[in-house]
Amino acid sequence: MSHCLAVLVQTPAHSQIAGALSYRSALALPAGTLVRVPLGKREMLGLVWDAPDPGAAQAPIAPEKLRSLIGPLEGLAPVSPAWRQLVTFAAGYYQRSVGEVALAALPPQLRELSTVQLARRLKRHAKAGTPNAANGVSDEDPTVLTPEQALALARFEAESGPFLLFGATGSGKTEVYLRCVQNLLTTQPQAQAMVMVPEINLTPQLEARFRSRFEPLFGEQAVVSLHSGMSPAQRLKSWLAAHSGAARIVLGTRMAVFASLPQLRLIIVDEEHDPSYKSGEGARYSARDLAVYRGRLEGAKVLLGSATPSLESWHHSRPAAQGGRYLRLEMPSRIGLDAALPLVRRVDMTHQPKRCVIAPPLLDAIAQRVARGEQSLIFLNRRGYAPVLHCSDCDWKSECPHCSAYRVFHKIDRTLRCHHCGYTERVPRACPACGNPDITALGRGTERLEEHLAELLADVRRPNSVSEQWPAGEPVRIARIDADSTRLKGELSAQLARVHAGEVDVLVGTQMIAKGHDFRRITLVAAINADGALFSSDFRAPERLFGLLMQATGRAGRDADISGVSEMWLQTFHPQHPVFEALKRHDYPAFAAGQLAEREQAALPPFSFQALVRSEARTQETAQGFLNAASAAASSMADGAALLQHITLYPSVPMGMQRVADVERAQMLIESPSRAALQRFLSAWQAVLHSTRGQAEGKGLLRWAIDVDPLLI
DNA sequence: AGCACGCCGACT
DNA sequence: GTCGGCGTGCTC
Repeated sequence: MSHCLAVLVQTPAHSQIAGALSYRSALALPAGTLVRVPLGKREMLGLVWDAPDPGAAQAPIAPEKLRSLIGPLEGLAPVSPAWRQLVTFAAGYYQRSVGEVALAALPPQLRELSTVQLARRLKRHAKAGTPNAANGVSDEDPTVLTPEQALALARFEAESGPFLLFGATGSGKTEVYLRCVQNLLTTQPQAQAMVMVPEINLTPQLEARFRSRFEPLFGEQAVVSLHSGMSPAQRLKSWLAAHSGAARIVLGTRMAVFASLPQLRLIIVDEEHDPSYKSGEGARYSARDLAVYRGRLEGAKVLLGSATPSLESWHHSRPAAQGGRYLRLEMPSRIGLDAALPLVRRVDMTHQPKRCVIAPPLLDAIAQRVARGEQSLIFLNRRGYAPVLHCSDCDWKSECPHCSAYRVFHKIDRTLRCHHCGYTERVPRACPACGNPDITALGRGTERLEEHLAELLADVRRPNSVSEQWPAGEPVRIARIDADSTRLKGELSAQLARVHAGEVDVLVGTQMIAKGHDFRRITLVAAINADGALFSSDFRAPERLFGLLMQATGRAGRDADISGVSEMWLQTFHPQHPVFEALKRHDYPAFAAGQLAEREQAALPPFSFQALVRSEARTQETAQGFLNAASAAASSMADGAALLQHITLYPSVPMGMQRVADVERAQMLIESPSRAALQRFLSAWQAVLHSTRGQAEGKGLLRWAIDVDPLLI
């Protein structure tokens, strides 16, 4: 007697194989079993899936055409029904095939490992798996909770959530996370918890804290990490530990939301507003949104935490009487800083000398900090020396030949580099168009700012010098941290160590230094060009700007003894802008209320739902033509009128970055007041997109993809 | 995506 | 006469 099993394999997005394939098997393997199957000439990893509805109108494969599956991966329990439901939901919601989502959610090494290799791995794993180190005593001495922390924790324990922990920077959110996990794991001996962070490389301290708190209590295997920076072997090891139930805590980035955790009871999403939770390729899922969905599926509590929540989550956490679905837990106070938030000072650039980069009052304040032996942090969100080179004779500019962007001048190695495709050339000695030797750098990046600051602060001396060469003190020390200065592995931590050791007076950098690093001795943070996002066409730009600046003010003076004098400086041409008014008062709720009112007025998320179709082709006409053809064909779908009833299809437009690496890109926005209507439309429209690709309009098309709930429009 | 089959230019 | 270019097409 042989059985016919539905099996998922990793099917590429455009392969037409949307569902499971059928295989013959001697064994009646349960759904969730990992198997090896033949596909064409290859042998692949497959996942036994729930048999399709017998009533479904899918043409059955003739029994004699069925191939036999090779066999199950021995020693691995099937993935749980809840995990399969999560994958099914994610595939449907983000418009990808179930096979693609399911197989991408498994560790890559599981796909490559032979049955023999896997058996060996499992054996080693079982040997090490006995929880031995648990001595019941934690290395860490948990501090006494503040009343705010205690209250938040009590409400967390009493209610079912989902929760939004709205806690100021320094209010002790991490301690609340630790207590939530600890309470769960000690009361339920099998339970597992998942903690997600935006970028694990920026928060090794969180991992260290979880390990030192929980490894002594629950054993050395209790805490495992899961993120893309790990080696394939490490990832497989962590995945197996989570899947077997041996790991009690899984700490990871967005990919961890798909980890197999048979006893998942708690999901924590730290910095829930962070855009890194949204995946940018493959299935473009939001790990934060999936975490909330998964919590409901598994009966696990979900705790989202942030000092500047996403407006979506903030809106969801409005009072239940107004329709809120999340429970808001508030911790407004900073621990040990006796309420002294940094003073926010706005410099009105309309009253400063023309074309000045750093306003005299700000320069003065920085110089004073240097003289006092304190540190300053200067933000500029533009790396390189100058964003563009220009010839004043013939108006030549350093355009990238492959992208619709300028190549950035990097003085350090005298190159012109495209930040989009990477195309790099030596800086020409003279204008390539007219031969004029006098080409000038326009604008400023971090390299040039660093150089400029060194000139401006040349006469300032550090205090307490014992050097004979500098009897009045040593010259100022300036350091720069951006993607260029930290390219080499370990370079970032080395630079941060120099800052912490006090070897640096002024630190220049891009937003990468705003995330997660504690600079306890910094008493001045300045944003050189704070206006960047105010009048952007991206409606989420103010939200990101506010979050970034709030985070930056949180960096300043986290040491109690100096917090009284710490300041946040903003250079702006619009000092009265509501974003800055709210920032001055450290008033996120006021900012959010203003933004939400604007969004409601304009029917933007979270008051409407969006999807974006992007297309790529050799020519812009092809890219847009494909989208327009698919858009026009939408009304002729079966049920087209009904499906389109609450849908707005906008005309296709070139993307903001129209051309990257010689590929033209276009996009089309789809909007609906109803999430369900948008879903129904997209599911039906998939087939139209597929068939349009095969027709004349789709000739020459390279790729297309749907992005549901896009962050960048 | 892989990996076929399949039909036209420069080489032993 | 072959080796090999990458243009369509399929994988239970």
